[in-house]
Amino acid sequence: MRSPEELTVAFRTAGLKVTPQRQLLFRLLHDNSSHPTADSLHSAATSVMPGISLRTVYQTLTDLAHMGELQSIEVGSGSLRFDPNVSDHHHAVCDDCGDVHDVYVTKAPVLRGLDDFSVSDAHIVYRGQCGACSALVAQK
Amino acid sequence: MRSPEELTVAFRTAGLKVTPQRQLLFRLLHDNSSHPTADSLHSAATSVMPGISLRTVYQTLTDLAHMGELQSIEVGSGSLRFDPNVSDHHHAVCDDCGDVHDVYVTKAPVLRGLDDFSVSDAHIVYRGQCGACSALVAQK
DNA sequence: TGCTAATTAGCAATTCATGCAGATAAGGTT
DNA sequence: AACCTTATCTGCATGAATTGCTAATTAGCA
Repeated sequence: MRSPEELTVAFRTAGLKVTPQRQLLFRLLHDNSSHPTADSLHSAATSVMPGISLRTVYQTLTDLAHMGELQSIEVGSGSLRFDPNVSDHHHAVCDDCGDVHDVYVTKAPVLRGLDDFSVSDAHIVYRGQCGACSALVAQK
Repeated sequence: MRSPEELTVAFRTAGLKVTPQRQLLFRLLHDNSSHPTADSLHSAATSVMPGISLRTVYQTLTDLAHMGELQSIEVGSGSLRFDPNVSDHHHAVCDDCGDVHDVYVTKAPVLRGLDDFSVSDAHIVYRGQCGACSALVAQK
């Protein structure tokens, strides 16, 4: 997603207001590769701005997603995760620690078994063990 | 997943009991490629066995999944879907009608951008428009 | 037939997300 | 700088999907 400054302009242009709550969320999301949930973002926001509502976090995330600044992904953790990286990429989820990593594929896989389906999007979720967790297991 | 008869043996062997409720669900799931939700299965079961509990449906689905007879998938429809096809395959979801189709890929895509992650599983969700829905749009 | 442990049904509880409404504040206008 | 319109915020209620809990029931073996 774009920088907080660019988003400020984009929101005003779209007739949306730029509130302190939104500016905080812009900052918390910018360059954030942790794939946070709405709840974890709310926790982070609360420590800077006590009293900010979880409802506001959801609302702003929805707005950003509609504007294409944010991608929401489902990786089986029970809640939605938000990804400010909107380039064409996929995700690898560690079964041990649950961390989500961005990954890219060299070539889109070719479909088989379905005659007549026009694909507009494909998303791959890899599961396995991340480097940090395999190191932890090895040292035990 | 295996046939109702084979599952009956497997359940008894595992120390689990084979109840009429479970036998019905075995039959409803066998060769079912509609990727039903717990709720749609409960509806189907209710028309045959009025009074069967949604809780029992969930319980049996969980048991079957733990035994590897069933795969549970998430395609962004809000609720889990269950797939008795446990071969290595992926899914294509129609954005118009929501139907889920089994698909196979000729070659697993090669990862890029992650040094140290041992992949144990990869699942691809394709989105787009199925043949039936594109035909519907064309005839309008 | 009887015993025991697994299962069922029904309801409560939980989690994640959205709907709603009154109070508030952004930001263009005067 | 004061004002006005409208979007936004907060808090709470609601909804949807799933799991926890428990008394009553039943499968399946002895």
